Amino acid sequence: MRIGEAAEQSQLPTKTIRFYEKEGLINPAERQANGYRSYSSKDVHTLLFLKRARSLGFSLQECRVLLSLYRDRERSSADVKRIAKHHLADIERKIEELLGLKAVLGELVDKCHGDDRPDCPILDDLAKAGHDGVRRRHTMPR
Amino acid sequence: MRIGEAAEQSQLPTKTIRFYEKEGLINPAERQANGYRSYSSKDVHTLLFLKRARSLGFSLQECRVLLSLYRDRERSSADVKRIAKHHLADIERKIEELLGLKAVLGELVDKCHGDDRPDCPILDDLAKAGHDGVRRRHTMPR
DNA sequence: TGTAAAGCTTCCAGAAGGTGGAAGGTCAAG
DNA sequence: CTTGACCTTCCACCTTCTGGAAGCTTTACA
Repeated sequence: MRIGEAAEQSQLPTKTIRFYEKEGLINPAERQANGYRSYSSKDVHTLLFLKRARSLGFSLQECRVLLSLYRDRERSSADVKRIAKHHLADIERKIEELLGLKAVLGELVDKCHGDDRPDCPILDDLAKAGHDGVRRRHTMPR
Repeated sequence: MRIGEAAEQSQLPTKTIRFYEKEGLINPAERQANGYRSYSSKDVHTLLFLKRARSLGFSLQECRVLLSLYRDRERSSADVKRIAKHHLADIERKIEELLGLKAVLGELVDKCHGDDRPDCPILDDLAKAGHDGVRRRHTMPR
């Protein structure tokens, strides 16, 4: 089949399929006499694998490794699990970060009356000094 | 002061300060006779505003608007609140998405024994067909 | 005074993961 | 014979910086 049908069957844009080929995630597709790419249902299977892995948030680099493990009959599931755990930790870290943002921002939004007057706790927060960053305090806060 | 000191006081890299200038987030810095950029403590204040807004996850575009509102004495706090609420909703959406990923991935990781044998529920999941995507079901799931 | 290091300038490239568009080849239907 | 749907390649753009190269100025030190 040509790239359009592979795209339809894998539910990936043709652009993305060509991009994955350029990035070496999939083997360069064979070409028909006219230069068109040609795909097998096995290729579609690989594309679906990639689509699922991407939808779980794995990076292209991780996808590359996962695909090679998938194809390796001698693999250890430990290798797969290690990648997944690493990614899971990444996700959990991001969740924590976003929860922190949500808490701060939610409080600011709650405090802002949101009418036509100019005074605004949100801008006050952004403008105020002393958001503790990397710099160490030399005295303990009371 | 020169860009290096502004960078130290704002805790932003000089590269980032120049980038913000190029992007029009801050006014082009005045230049000394030798062409070096010159900053006032007011400029540092603006940089700190940007740093804080960025740390709360506002996009550069949002920062641009927030800064212009900050400088506008005739502003309505409603305008600020609208931006913040929009951003907050965005954060909450991302959290939900990541929680979904965490649930799926966490379950897969738990199911994988992670030893030197090749069979692996994670890869099985990636490879299996039927991850419901955009496509509509024509029959109800039981 | 010479020189080396630090700090400044501009410009270009790359990262991540695609997306959009232009210019042009190919093929089937009407 | 032309139209339209596909296909090809290549380049630019999105976001938010970050790194590096080439070259100028200033500062520090012997």
